[in-house]
Amino acid sequence: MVARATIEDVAREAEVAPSTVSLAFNDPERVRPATRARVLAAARKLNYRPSAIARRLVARRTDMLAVVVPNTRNPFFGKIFQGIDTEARRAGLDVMLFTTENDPDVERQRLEAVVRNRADGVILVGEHRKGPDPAADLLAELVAMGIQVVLVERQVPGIPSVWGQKREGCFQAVEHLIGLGHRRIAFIGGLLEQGGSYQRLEGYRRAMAAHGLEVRPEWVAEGGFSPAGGREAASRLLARHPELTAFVAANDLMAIGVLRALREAGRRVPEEASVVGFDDIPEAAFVVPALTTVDMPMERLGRRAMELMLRGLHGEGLDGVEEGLPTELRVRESTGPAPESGPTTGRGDG
Amino acid sequence: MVARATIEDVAREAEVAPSTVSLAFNDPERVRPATRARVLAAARKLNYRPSAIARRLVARRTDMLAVVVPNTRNPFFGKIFQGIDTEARRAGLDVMLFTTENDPDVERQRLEAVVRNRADGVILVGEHRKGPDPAADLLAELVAMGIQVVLVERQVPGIPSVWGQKREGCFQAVEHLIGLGHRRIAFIGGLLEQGGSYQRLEGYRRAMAAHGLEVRPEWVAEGGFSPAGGREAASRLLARHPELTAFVAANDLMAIGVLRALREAGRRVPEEASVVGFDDIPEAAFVVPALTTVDMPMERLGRRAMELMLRGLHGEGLDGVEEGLPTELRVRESTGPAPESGPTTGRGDG
DNA sequence: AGATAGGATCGAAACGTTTCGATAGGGGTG
DNA sequence: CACCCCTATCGAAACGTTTCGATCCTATCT
Repeated sequence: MVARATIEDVAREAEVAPSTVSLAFNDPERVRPATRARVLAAARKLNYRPSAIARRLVARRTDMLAVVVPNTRNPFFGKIFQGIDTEARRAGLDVMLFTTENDPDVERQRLEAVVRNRADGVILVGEHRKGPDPAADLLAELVAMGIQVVLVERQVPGIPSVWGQKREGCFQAVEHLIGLGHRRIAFIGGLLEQGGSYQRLEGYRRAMAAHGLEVRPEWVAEGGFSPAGGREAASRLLARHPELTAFVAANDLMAIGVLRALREAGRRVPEEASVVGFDDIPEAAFVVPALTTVDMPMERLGRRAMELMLRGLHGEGLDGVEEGLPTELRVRESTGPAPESGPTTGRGDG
Repeated sequence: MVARATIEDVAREAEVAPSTVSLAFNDPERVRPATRARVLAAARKLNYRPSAIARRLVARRTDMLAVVVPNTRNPFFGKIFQGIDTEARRAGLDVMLFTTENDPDVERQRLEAVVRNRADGVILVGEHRKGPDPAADLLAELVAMGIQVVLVERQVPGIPSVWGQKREGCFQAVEHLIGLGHRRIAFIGGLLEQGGSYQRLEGYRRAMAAHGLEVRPEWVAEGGFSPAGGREAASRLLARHPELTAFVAANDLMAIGVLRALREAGRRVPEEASVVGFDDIPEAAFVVPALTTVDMPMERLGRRAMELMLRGLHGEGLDGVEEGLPTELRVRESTGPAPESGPTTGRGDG
């Protein structure tokens, strides 16, 4: 293990002052070409790598960002991060990533780490349980400290945020089903107390209402955001409400579980029942039947969040910036005309 | 934006020396309880948060790790990172995450960033193209600088590494198929030039050979590591080699694509063809038919890598540590007895 | 009561940069 | 030929901690 060369070593080797070495690297115009060449040669010879740590201490900026996500095993967050990182790299920023496993206490710890590390900004991704944001006060503190905060798929008054238009997306999905003649449509959310599920549920309710369809509470079910959760919720619904002809799931993984539940119940898709998912994960188009789904622009969410972050760091005010990015319905094989058999529409509604 | 309180502000407020404040935080035993209380009160009052930056400059350690992955949209890497982060949090280390998009140049930049940031160690995840590792020399440099390097799903002589036993896993999968009577088995890899695909291919070859079965080069196909890649490769194989009765795919996403290709070709699974995937992603068990697959312990890989990292940082030598973590075959619905129809075994082999 | 040991606290140096005011040359102008 | 201005380079301070040797105080022992 060799002792690392410092800027002084390079200065000595190049026979200039340390400050000149610094200049040669950071403001090449201000140094004579010959001097610069000498410095670079010395640096190469000594294998010099400037210490970002030392630079950060003296500069007021760290050129370092923090991203806080619930986890990275869910590709939903992975894609968002990918978008963030792509833009961060372009901007020359280093990124620290923290996961919280959706635990508010861990989240607080992580945000504390953000300030310990003097990150220039933090992008906080993902929803919390319903109710007031448990991190709101801490976030306000960060803002007061001059740390730029941007939220993704999460909202706190006064803090800029980006999210996918889940309500609208779900509205559209349900309208698609209604257009196909479906009247008895189930909604299967993840944790309903989470904002995201709630927004989707809202979209479902509004679409039903907009077409004069009654929403029965017993048609709304809850399951984990997983295939197992979707399957279980769908099985329960199918057992108690065989009159249902369509299912809207809060994400594609759940929808895959729903497809399986239908298969196990002997209902063919799309002939005897329709299914819509959410997210458009890569396999959605390849599952049999291919899943009709609402495309969430996850990577774009990340990129957009980063753009806002950069604007904020640049000193532009981000007051009141709250952007909903549009989703898109991808119609594939898992939705079709409502079966004509079964109880009449009138009977089903009343 | 309030000026941040420094250790000196706290010292003044508590009427002690800065060094005492430091002691009160980092070595509480060495300070009188009353003093400590006074310091803590002052710190709280001033909302003091120690600067990790300044600490890093003076300490020889940064308590900061870097993780380099190809991307985070693939849950494969996401899960590995999750394992890493879980252990890192427990150890109180902060983690920087860098993505490379599998570009060797970007990878080098990222590794340069690692040394700029003076990370204590770096975990490098994921494969490169076949041939000598393009980062090998740079990695050696890092090691020489005293940066602990651990590899996951990648190997460089002299650097500790962890990986899933893909060769063995694939061997087992193929034996499973052979046990079901299959003789004409296809292998569909991702980029075959990548080590991971290559290892699986090796397992396939060995299993075939172990049972006296001929491996035909035309039964081996290549596609992207995606559902689309799997489907395409399988379609091609099916068109040219209808005699094939089983397909081993390099990951589950590809396997889902293969299932679709079979469906499109009118071959029922598992009655008329069997499919095995790799990874055991959450939806594998819920797809119809549920996918037989080889479980890769991704999160464990990450955790294990972190354990090695910690041992390394602790000064334990990691010379020659190269750990293969066992995979596990999960038999589900997509594999079944080889169809009796078709050409006889003898004819198929010769 | 005086010496001493030991614990608590202090002061200063060090970590490796950036930055800013100061200085030294060098060329042009009057 | 003297003066001035501009550019290239320099020197020193500052960033916020930790650490280590020095100092002070108190309690104990003789």
